[in-house]
Order: sequence, then structure tokens, then C-alpha cells
Amino acid sequence: MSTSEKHTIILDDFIPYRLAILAKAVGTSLSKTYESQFGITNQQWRTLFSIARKANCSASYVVTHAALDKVQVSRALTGLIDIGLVVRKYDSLDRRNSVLNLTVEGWKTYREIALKAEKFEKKLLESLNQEETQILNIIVNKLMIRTQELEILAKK
Amino acid sequence: MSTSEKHTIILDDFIPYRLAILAKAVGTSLSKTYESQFGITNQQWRTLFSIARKANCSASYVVTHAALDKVQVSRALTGLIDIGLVVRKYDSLDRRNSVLNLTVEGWKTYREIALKAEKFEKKLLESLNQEETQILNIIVNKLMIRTQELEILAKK
DNA sequence: AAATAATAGTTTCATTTGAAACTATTTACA
DNA sequence: TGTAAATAGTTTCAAATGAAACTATTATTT
Repeated sequence: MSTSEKHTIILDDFIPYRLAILAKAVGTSLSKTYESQFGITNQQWRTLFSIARKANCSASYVVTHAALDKVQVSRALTGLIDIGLVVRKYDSLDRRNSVLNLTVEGWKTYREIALKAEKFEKKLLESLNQEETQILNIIVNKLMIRTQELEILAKK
Repeated sequence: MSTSEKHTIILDDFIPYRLAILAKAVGTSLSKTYESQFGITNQQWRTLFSIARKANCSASYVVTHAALDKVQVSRALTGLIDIGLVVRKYDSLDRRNSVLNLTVEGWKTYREIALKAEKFEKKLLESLNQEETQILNIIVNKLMIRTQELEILAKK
């Protein structure tokens, strides 16, 4: 067996690697459309979008809906409050829970970024036909579920 | 218009976000199969796989084939050489270029990780039928190309 | 041949990250 | 009622990251 035949995996064909590269490329490209203009990080815009989706939500809501951990959300919120896009109050019935909302400026910024994000996604998906776009969504769902299953199996 | 209608993007349906979440979940799950056992990072195994693919390659080859930057490759190599999985010589005709190879131990580790990685990928793809797996590869290609196109357009 | 530019790779330094420890508050239960 | 456990969120600290500056070598120009 020659040296060049010893390998069994070609990185370029390996799905987990391909997904990582693609997600990073897409994410980097997208972030350029808002980071410089709005001075907002990826974690901050995910937080912004979560609060936009559910007014008066808590930080925990953001944690589950933006796929961030509580440290990331805490820091994102500090930043968003600092620049006046979010206001934080505390639930009078349980003062551990924060009550988060976008400010008027927050809504404005949200709408601008949402518009850019939508345009970006639209342009990206122009490369796929309708069937492929549908199947992509199905595949992503299936792979997410499968990954969770494998995690559970691995723990046992 | 009510507050809850103000949003235009639902994060869970937004493809760049979905890809990021999926890639992270898959990557984290995979890394558990080798990180603890072999004490190797993601960057190190990508480097290992690149060298396995092409004996006597340079660090620059790894940069382009493992989708890492030169700082990451430099550090990954330092680690891999330290733990005796890679040997580095220098090209006598151009001593700027390194000449990288796996040691016997490197090949052994490579094969073990490759086996685990293959099994992981196989299990992951069990959730898709053959057509979906094919289309997934086509879609990833198309989206990669499209992302590069959008990058170029954005620069103009 | 000397000066300049280019290439390969490393190191530095400031920022980002995440796990673990921490504070504050509420709930459970002895 | 008081003590332990749980929950929400923040801070700390050590490691990972990446841009920019750096070293070493080779190629190009004048």
C-alpha cells in the first residue's frame, strides 16, 4: 500500500467539515452586512432578533431561542443596553427574571438589519431551485435531530 | 400593526442561522469522539488529515486544504510535532518551505481518528435517504460558490 | 551587486470565548 | 420558620483566537 492510499478520509468530501466551512463562509459574509454599519456582533443581533420576536421576554428566553449560552446573552445584553437598543426591567413578581424590550432605536436597527439579512438570504438561495431549497430545510432538520440522537447515544 | 408583527425574520427559519447551529452541533458532537481520547484539537486533526493526504507537503498546502489560516496551522503543527505525530524538515532548495510528514505514531493516530470520523459521518447520514445525501452535497457546493460570488459582488 | 519586494512561517498582543465560581432571589422541605 | 436547593443572571480567569508585526529566506529590480 502506497503512502497516498493510506488515508480513508478526504477532508473536502467529509460532511461535518463541509458544513463547518460553509456555515463559516455564509456567516462571515452575512456579518459584513451589519457589523461595520451597526457596530453589532453576531451574538447581539441574535439577541436583538429574539427580543423582537417576543416582547417582555427574559434573558433565558433569549438563551433558548438564539442558541447562545447565558454568558453570551448577558454580555450581548450589556452591549445592547449600552448603545440604547434594548431596555431591561425586572419582573416584579420574580425579580430574578429580566424583562427585555427593544427601544424605538432598537426597533429601527432591528428592521434595518432584518431587511439586509433577508436580502442576503434571498441572494444566497437564488443559487438553488425551489425543490433544493425545500429539501435543504428538510435535511437541516433531519441532521439536527440526528445529531441530538447521537449525542444521547454517546452519553449512554 | 401590533408589536409582534413588526418582525420580518424568524431566526429558526433563517438559513444562515440554521447552518451555523447545525454545523456547530455536528462539529461539537464529532470533536467529542477524538478530543478527549487523543488530546487533539479540531485544527490539529484537520492539519493531520491534510498531511496524510499529501506527504512532504508544506504548511501553505495545509492552509489551503484544511481551511485554516497560517497562524492556526503554525500552532497546530507546533502541537503535533511536540506530541510526536508530525515531523518537520525544510526544503533544501527553498528553505522557507517546510516539508511535513506523519510519523509512524502519526499514521496510527490518523487511522484511528479517521475510522471514528467515518463512523460518525455514516451514523449522521443514516438519517437521510440516498437522494437527500446526494442533493445535500450538491446544495453545499452551490451555496459555497454562491457565497463566494456574493463576497466578490459586495467588494465592488 | 545592492536594494526592494515577495513569500513562508512565527510571535506578539489585544480581544473573544467559555467553564466555573459567584451574587441575588425564590422555592422546597424538615 | 429556617435551612437547603434551585433558578436567573453576572463576573472572573485561563485558554483560544486573529490581526498585525516580525524573522528568515528567496526572487526581482535597478
